[in-house]
Amino acid sequence: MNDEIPTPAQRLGEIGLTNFAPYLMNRIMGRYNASLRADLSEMGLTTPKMRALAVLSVIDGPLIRELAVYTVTDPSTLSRALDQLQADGLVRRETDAADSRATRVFITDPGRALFEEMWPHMAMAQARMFRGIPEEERRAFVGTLQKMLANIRKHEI
Amino acid sequence: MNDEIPTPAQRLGEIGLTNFAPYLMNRIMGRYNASLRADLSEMGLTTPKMRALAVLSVIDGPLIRELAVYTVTDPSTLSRALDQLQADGLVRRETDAADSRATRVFITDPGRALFEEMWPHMAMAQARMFRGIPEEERRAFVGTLQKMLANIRKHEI
DNA sequence: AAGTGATATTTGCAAATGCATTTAAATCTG
DNA sequence: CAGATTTAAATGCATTTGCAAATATCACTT
Repeated sequence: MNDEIPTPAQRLGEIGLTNFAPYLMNRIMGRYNASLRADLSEMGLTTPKMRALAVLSVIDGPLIRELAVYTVTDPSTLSRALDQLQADGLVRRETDAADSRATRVFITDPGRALFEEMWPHMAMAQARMFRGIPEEERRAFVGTLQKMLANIRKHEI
Repeated sequence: MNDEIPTPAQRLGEIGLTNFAPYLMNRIMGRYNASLRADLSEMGLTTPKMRALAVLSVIDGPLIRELAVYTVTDPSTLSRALDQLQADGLVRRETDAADSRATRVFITDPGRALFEEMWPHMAMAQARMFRGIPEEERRAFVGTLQKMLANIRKHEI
Protein backbone atom coordinates (compact mmCIF):
# COMPACT_ATOMS: atom_id res chain seq x y z
CA MET A 1 0.00 0.00 0.00
CA ASN A 2 1.02 3.56 -0.66
CA ASP A 3 0.99 5.99 2.25
CA GLU A 4 2.60 8.79 0.30
CA ILE A 5 0.78 12.05 0.08
CA PRO A 6 0.47 12.93 -3.60
CA THR A 7 2.68 15.79 -4.71
CA PRO A 8 0.61 18.90 -5.39
CA ALA A 9 0.55 20.13 -8.94
CA GLN A 10 1.91 23.55 -8.00
CA ARG A 11 4.21 25.00 -5.40
CA LEU A 12 3.21 27.87 -3.13
CA GLY A 13 5.89 30.05 -4.67
CA GLU A 14 4.44 29.48 -8.12
CA ILE A 15 0.92 30.26 -7.02
CA GLY A 16 2.04 33.25 -4.99
CA LEU A 17 0.72 34.07 -1.54
CA THR A 18 -1.79 36.58 -2.88
CA ASN A 19 -3.35 33.99 -5.17
CA PHE A 20 -3.66 31.38 -2.44
CA ALA A 21 -7.23 31.63 -1.19
CA PRO A 22 -6.68 30.33 2.36
CA TYR A 23 -3.92 32.89 2.91
CA LEU A 24 -6.18 35.73 1.74
CA MET A 25 -9.12 34.48 3.78
CA ASN A 26 -7.03 34.20 6.95
CA ARG A 27 -5.67 37.70 6.43
CA ILE A 28 -9.14 39.14 5.89
CA MET A 29 -10.85 37.29 8.72
CA GLY A 30 -7.93 37.95 11.03
CA ARG A 31 -8.48 41.64 10.72
CA TYR A 32 -12.27 41.40 10.75
CA ASN A 33 -12.18 39.42 13.99
CA ALA A 34 -9.51 41.58 15.61
CA SER A 35 -11.37 44.75 14.78
CA LEU A 36 -14.61 43.35 16.14
CA ARG A 37 -12.90 42.16 19.30
CA ALA A 38 -11.44 45.61 19.87
CA ASP A 39 -14.88 47.20 19.39
CA LEU A 40 -16.74 44.77 21.61
CA SER A 41 -14.30 44.06 24.44
CA GLU A 42 -15.55 47.19 26.20
CA MET A 43 -18.99 45.57 26.34
CA GLY A 44 -17.32 42.66 28.16
CA LEU A 45 -17.63 40.43 25.12
CA THR A 46 -15.05 37.95 23.93
CA THR A 47 -15.14 36.37 20.47
CA PRO A 48 -16.96 33.20 21.63
CA LYS A 49 -19.53 35.20 23.62
CA MET A 50 -20.12 37.56 20.70
CA ARG A 51 -20.54 34.72 18.24
CA ALA A 52 -22.88 32.83 20.53
CA LEU A 53 -25.14 35.86 20.89
CA ALA A 54 -25.09 36.49 17.14
CA VAL A 55 -26.05 32.93 16.27
CA LEU A 56 -28.67 32.75 19.00
CA SER A 57 -30.27 35.93 17.68
CA VAL A 58 -31.06 33.98 14.53
CA ILE A 59 -31.33 30.33 15.61
CA ASP A 60 -33.63 29.66 18.51
CA GLY A 61 -32.68 27.10 21.14
CA PRO A 62 -29.96 25.06 19.43
CA LEU A 63 -28.14 22.28 21.24
CA ILE A 64 -24.80 23.38 22.67
CA ARG A 65 -23.12 20.89 20.35
CA GLU A 66 -24.78 22.60 17.35
CA LEU A 67 -23.96 26.05 18.67
CA ALA A 68 -20.32 24.98 18.91
CA VAL A 69 -20.35 24.21 15.19
CA TYR A 70 -22.07 27.45 14.22
CA THR A 71 -19.77 29.56 16.36
CA VAL A 72 -16.63 27.65 15.33
CA THR A 73 -15.75 27.26 19.00
CA ASP A 74 -14.46 24.30 20.96
CA PRO A 75 -17.28 22.83 23.09
CA SER A 76 -15.32 23.34 26.29
CA THR A 77 -14.61 26.96 25.43
CA LEU A 78 -18.23 27.48 24.48
CA SER A 79 -19.38 25.90 27.72
CA ARG A 80 -17.43 28.49 29.69
CA ALA A 81 -18.57 31.35 27.48
CA LEU A 82 -22.17 30.29 28.10
CA ASP A 83 -21.49 30.25 31.85
CA GLN A 84 -20.56 33.90 31.63
CA LEU A 85 -23.44 34.87 29.35
CA GLN A 86 -25.85 33.05 31.64
CA ALA A 87 -24.40 34.73 34.73
CA ASP A 88 -25.09 38.06 33.05
CA GLY A 89 -28.63 36.98 32.19
CA LEU A 90 -28.00 37.15 28.44
CA VAL A 91 -28.79 33.50 27.67
CA ARG A 92 -30.65 30.68 29.35
CA ARG A 93 -29.82 26.93 29.32
CA GLU A 94 -32.62 24.40 29.20
CA THR A 95 -32.34 20.61 29.26
CA ASP A 96 -33.62 19.09 26.04
CA ALA A 97 -37.05 17.48 26.44
CA ALA A 98 -36.22 14.37 24.42
CA ASP A 99 -32.60 13.80 25.52
CA SER A 100 -31.65 14.72 29.04
CA ARG A 101 -27.93 14.62 28.26
CA ALA A 102 -28.38 17.53 25.90
CA THR A 103 -28.88 21.21 26.62
CA ARG A 104 -30.55 23.86 24.50
CA VAL A 105 -29.58 27.50 24.70
CA PHE A 106 -31.92 30.46 24.34
CA ILE A 107 -31.16 34.13 24.10
CA THR A 108 -32.98 36.34 26.64
CA ASP A 109 -34.42 39.80 26.07
CA PRO A 110 -31.36 41.50 27.59
CA GLY A 111 -29.21 39.24 25.39
CA ARG A 112 -31.13 40.34 22.33
CA ALA A 113 -30.78 43.95 23.39
CA LEU A 114 -27.02 43.53 23.68
CA PHE A 115 -26.90 41.88 20.26
CA GLU A 116 -28.69 44.92 18.83
CA GLU A 117 -25.78 46.98 20.16
CA MET A 118 -23.22 44.57 18.68
CA TRP A 119 -24.79 44.24 15.28
CA PRO A 120 -23.93 47.69 13.90
CA HIS A 121 -20.25 46.95 14.56
CA MET A 122 -20.51 43.64 12.73
CA ALA A 123 -22.45 45.15 9.85
CA MET A 124 -19.99 47.99 9.58
CA ALA A 125 -16.95 45.71 9.57
CA GLN A 126 -18.60 43.70 6.82
CA ALA A 127 -19.47 46.81 4.82
CA ARG A 128 -15.84 47.91 5.04
CA MET A 129 -14.67 44.55 3.73
CA PHE A 130 -16.96 44.83 0.69
CA ARG A 131 -16.41 48.52 0.02
CA GLY A 132 -16.39 49.22 -3.71
CA ILE A 133 -17.37 45.70 -4.68
CA PRO A 134 -20.48 45.65 -6.88
CA GLU A 135 -23.62 43.91 -5.68
CA GLU A 136 -23.46 41.19 -8.31
CA GLU A 137 -19.86 40.34 -7.47
CA ARG A 138 -20.77 40.13 -3.78
CA ARG A 139 -23.58 37.73 -4.54
CA ALA A 140 -21.33 35.52 -6.63
CA PHE A 141 -18.73 35.57 -3.87
CA VAL A 142 -21.23 34.48 -1.23
CA GLY A 143 -22.49 31.78 -3.59
CA THR A 144 -18.99 30.35 -3.86
CA LEU A 145 -18.58 30.52 -0.07
CA GLN A 146 -21.76 28.49 0.32
CA LYS A 147 -20.40 25.79 -1.99
CA MET A 148 -17.15 25.78 -0.04
CA LEU A 149 -18.94 25.42 3.28
CA ALA A 150 -20.82 22.43 1.89
CA ASN A 151 -17.47 20.93 0.83
CA ILE A 152 -15.73 21.23 4.18
CA ARG A 153 -18.68 20.39 6.37
CA LYS A 154 -18.04 17.19 8.30
CA HIS A 155 -21.41 16.84 10.00
CA GLU A 156 -24.84 17.53 8.67
CA ILE A 157 -25.01 20.91 10.36
CA MET B 1 -21.91 65.91 17.97
CA ASN B 2 -23.42 62.57 17.19
CA ASP B 3 -21.72 59.49 18.63
CA GLU B 4 -24.44 57.13 17.49
CA ILE B 5 -23.48 54.26 15.28
CA PRO B 6 -25.72 54.39 12.19
CA THR B 7 -28.35 51.69 12.11
CA PRO B 8 -27.49 49.07 9.50
CA ALA B 9 -29.86 48.74 6.60
CA GLN B 10 -30.60 45.08 7.34
CA ARG B 11 -30.79 42.86 10.38
CA LEU B 12 -28.81 39.63 10.64
CA GLY B 13 -32.04 37.66 10.76
CA GLU B 14 -33.12 39.17 7.47
CA ILE B 15 -29.83 38.47 5.78
CA GLY B 16 -29.63 34.98 7.25
CA LEU B 17 -26.47 33.47 8.67
CA THR B 18 -25.69 31.58 5.47
CA ASN B 19 -25.75 34.79 3.43
CA PHE B 20 -23.50 36.67 5.82
CA ALA B 21 -20.02 36.46 4.34
CA PRO B 22 -18.00 36.80 7.58
CA TYR B 23 -19.95 33.94 9.14
CA LEU B 24 -19.28 31.69 6.15
CA MET B 25 -15.63 32.67 6.00
CA ASN B 26 -15.11 31.99 9.71
CA ARG B 27 -16.80 28.61 9.37
CA ILE B 28 -14.67 27.66 6.38
CA MET B 29 -11.36 28.92 7.75
CA GLY B 30 -12.13 27.44 11.15
CA ARG B 31 -12.26 24.02 9.65
CA TYR B 32 -9.36 24.58 7.27
CA ASN B 33 -7.13 25.70 10.13
CA ALA B 34 -8.28 22.98 12.52
CA SER B 35 -7.70 20.28 9.93
CA LEU B 36 -4.25 21.62 9.14
CA ARG B 37 -3.35 21.85 12.81
CA ALA B 38 -4.41 18.25 13.34
CA ASP B 39 -2.27 17.15 10.37
CA LEU B 40 0.79 19.13 11.36
CA SER B 41 0.86 18.91 15.14
CA GLU B 42 2.65 15.57 14.85
CA MET B 43 5.49 17.44 13.11
CA GLY B 44 5.69 19.64 16.21
CA LEU B 45 4.13 22.55 14.37
CA THR B 46 1.62 25.01 15.79
CA THR B 47 -0.39 27.37 13.61
CA PRO B 48 1.98 30.33 14.04
CA LYS B 49 5.04 28.16 13.32
CA MET B 50 3.41 26.63 10.25
CA ARG B 51 2.36 30.01 8.89
CA ALA B 52 5.79 31.49 9.49
CA LEU B 53 7.46 28.68 7.55
CA ALA B 54 4.92 28.97 4.73
CA VAL B 55 5.41 32.72 4.34
CA LEU B 56 9.19 32.46 4.65
CA SER B 57 9.24 29.86 1.89
CA VAL B 58 7.97 32.59 -0.43
CA ILE B 59 9.20 35.87 1.07
CA ASP B 60 12.89 36.02 1.83
CA GLY B 61 14.11 37.77 4.97
CA PRO B 62 11.13 39.91 5.98
CA LEU B 63 11.19 41.99 9.13
CA ILE B 64 9.48 40.29 12.07
CA ARG B 65 6.91 43.09 12.06
CA GLU B 66 6.10 42.30 8.42
CA LEU B 67 6.00 38.57 9.07
CA ALA B 68 3.52 39.22 11.88
CA VAL B 69 1.18 40.87 9.36
CA TYR B 70 1.57 38.14 6.75
CA THR B 71 1.03 35.36 9.28
CA VAL B 72 -1.85 37.18 11.04
CA THR B 73 -0.08 36.58 14.34
CA ASP B 74 0.49 38.88 17.29
CA PRO B 75 4.14 40.04 17.35
CA SER B 76 4.67 38.61 20.83
CA THR B 77 3.25 35.24 19.80
CA LEU B 78 5.33 35.29 16.64
CA SER B 79 8.45 36.15 18.62
CA ARG B 80 7.98 33.00 20.70
CA ALA B 81 7.16 30.87 17.66
CA LEU B 82 10.39 32.06 16.04
CA ASP B 83 12.32 31.15 19.20
CA GLN B 84 11.13 27.58 18.75
CA LEU B 85 11.75 27.46 15.01
CA GLN B 86 15.21 28.88 15.55
CA ALA B 87 15.98 26.38 18.31
CA ASP B 88 15.10 23.64 15.83
CA GLY B 89 17.31 25.22 13.19
CA LEU B 90 14.41 25.89 10.85
CA VAL B 91 14.82 29.67 10.65
CA ARG B 92 17.55 32.15 11.36
CA ARG B 93 17.25 35.71 12.77
CA GLU B 94 19.53 38.43 11.49
CA THR B 95 19.68 42.04 12.63
CA ASP B 96 18.72 44.41 9.84
CA ALA B 97 21.71 46.18 8.33
CA ALA B 98 20.06 49.60 8.17
CA ASP B 99 18.09 49.52 11.45
CA SER B 100 19.56 47.69 14.38
CA ARG B 101 16.22 47.64 16.21
CA ALA B 102 14.78 45.46 13.49
CA THR B 103 15.31 41.78 12.80
CA ARG B 104 14.95 39.91 9.55
CA VAL B 105 14.03 36.24 9.44
CA PHE B 106 15.31 33.70 6.96
CA ILE B 107 14.24 30.13 6.39
CA THR B 108 17.06 27.56 6.53
CA ASP B 109 17.47 24.48 4.35
CA PRO B 110 15.98 22.18 7.01
CA GLY B 111 13.13 24.69 7.36
CA ARG B 112 12.49 24.56 3.64
CA ALA B 113 12.58 20.79 3.75
CA LEU B 114 9.97 20.79 6.50
CA PHE B 115 7.83 23.17 4.50
CA GLU B 116 7.97 20.75 1.58
CA GLU B 117 6.45 18.18 3.92
CA MET B 118 3.77 20.61 5.07
CA TRP B 119 2.78 21.91 1.70
CA PRO B 120 0.91 18.83 0.43
CA HIS B 121 -1.36 19.04 3.47
CA MET B 122 -2.05 22.71 2.79
CA ALA B 123 -2.60 22.12 -0.92
CA MET B 124 -4.89 19.21 -0.19
CA ALA B 125 -6.98 21.14 2.32
CA GLN B 126 -7.34 23.90 -0.24
CA ALA B 127 -8.28 21.48 -3.00
CA ARG B 128 -10.95 20.01 -0.74
CA MET B 129 -12.40 23.46 -0.11
CA PHE B 130 -12.67 24.14 -3.84
CA ARG B 131 -13.86 20.70 -4.87
CA GLY B 132 -16.40 20.92 -7.70
CA ILE B 133 -15.95 24.65 -8.18
CA PRO B 134 -15.04 25.51 -11.78
CA GLU B 135 -11.75 27.19 -12.55
CA GLU B 136 -13.33 30.44 -13.67
CA GLU B 137 -15.40 30.72 -10.52
CA ARG B 138 -12.29 30.12 -8.41
CA ARG B 139 -10.46 32.88 -10.21
CA ALA B 140 -13.32 35.32 -9.72
CA PHE B 141 -13.47 34.35 -6.04
CA VAL B 142 -9.76 35.00 -5.51
CA GLY B 143 -10.12 38.28 -7.38
CA THR B 144 -12.79 39.41 -4.94
CA LEU B 145 -10.64 38.31 -2.00
CA GLN B 146 -7.80 40.46 -3.29
CA LYS B 147 -10.08 43.49 -3.41
CA MET B 148 -11.26 42.74 0.12
CA LEU B 149 -7.72 42.45 1.43
CA ALA B 150 -6.94 45.84 -0.06
CA ASN B 151 -10.01 47.24 1.72
CA ILE B 152 -9.19 46.00 5.18
CA ARG B 153 -5.45 46.53 5.05
CA LYS B 154 -4.37 49.10 7.62
CA HIS B 155 -0.72 49.32 6.72
CA GLU B 156 0.91 49.29 3.35
CA ILE B 157 1.80 45.61 3.64
C1' DA C 1 23.54 67.78 19.88
C1' DA C 2 20.42 66.88 23.77
C1' DG C 3 15.75 65.86 24.48
C1' DT C 4 11.29 64.02 23.01
C1' DG C 5 8.51 60.90 20.84
C1' DA C 6 8.04 56.94 17.78
C1' DT C 7 9.20 52.20 16.39
C1' DA C 8 10.93 47.02 16.62
C1' DT C 9 11.20 43.34 19.36
C1' DT C 10 11.03 40.83 23.57
C1' DT C 11 9.33 39.60 28.16
C1' DG C 12 5.93 39.35 32.23
C1' DC C 13 1.72 37.88 33.42
C1' DA C 14 -3.15 37.10 33.69
C1' DA C 15 -6.65 35.25 30.90
C1' DA C 16 -8.19 32.21 27.36
C1' DT C 17 -7.78 28.05 24.91
C1' DG C 18 -8.13 23.22 23.80
C1' DC C 19 -7.03 18.50 24.80
C1' DA C 20 -8.03 14.69 27.90
C1' DT C 21 -10.94 13.12 31.35
C1' DT C 22 -15.18 12.80 33.94
C1' DT C 23 -20.07 12.39 34.56
C1' DA C 24 -24.44 11.30 33.08
C1' DA C 25 -27.59 9.51 29.95
C1' DA C 26 -28.78 7.44 25.68
C1' DT C 27 -28.25 3.61 22.24
C1' DC C 28 -26.64 -0.61 20.61
C1' DT C 29 -25.69 -5.76 20.98
C1' DG C 30 -25.81 -10.35 22.00
C1' DC D 1 -32.46 -6.72 29.45
C1' DA D 2 -27.57 -6.48 31.31
C1' DG D 3 -23.30 -4.91 29.73
C1' DA D 4 -20.68 -2.40 26.48
C1' DT D 5 -20.37 1.55 23.50
C1' DT D 6 -21.49 6.06 22.09
C1' DT D 7 -22.82 10.79 22.84
C1' DA D 8 -23.51 15.53 25.34
C1' DA D 9 -21.74 18.65 28.33
C1' DA D 10 -18.70 20.14 31.93
C1' DT D 11 -14.28 20.24 34.29
C1' DG D 12 -9.09 19.77 35.29
C1' DC D 13 -4.99 21.25 33.72
C1' DA D 14 -1.03 22.42 30.93
C1' DT D 15 -0.19 25.25 27.09
C1' DT D 16 -0.98 29.23 24.35
C1' DT D 17 -2.33 33.72 23.69
C1' DG D 18 -2.31 38.63 23.68
C1' DC D 19 -2.17 42.88 26.17
C1' DA D 20 0.93 45.90 28.73
C1' DA D 21 5.37 47.05 30.01
C1' DA D 22 10.35 46.97 29.28
C1' DT D 23 14.36 47.55 26.39
C1' DA D 24 16.88 49.25 22.69
C1' DT D 25 17.31 52.09 18.84
C1' DC D 26 15.90 55.44 15.58
C1' DA D 27 13.82 59.95 13.87
C1' DC D 28 12.52 64.42 14.71
C1' DT D 29 12.71 69.00 16.94
C1' DT D 30 14.62 73.03 18.49
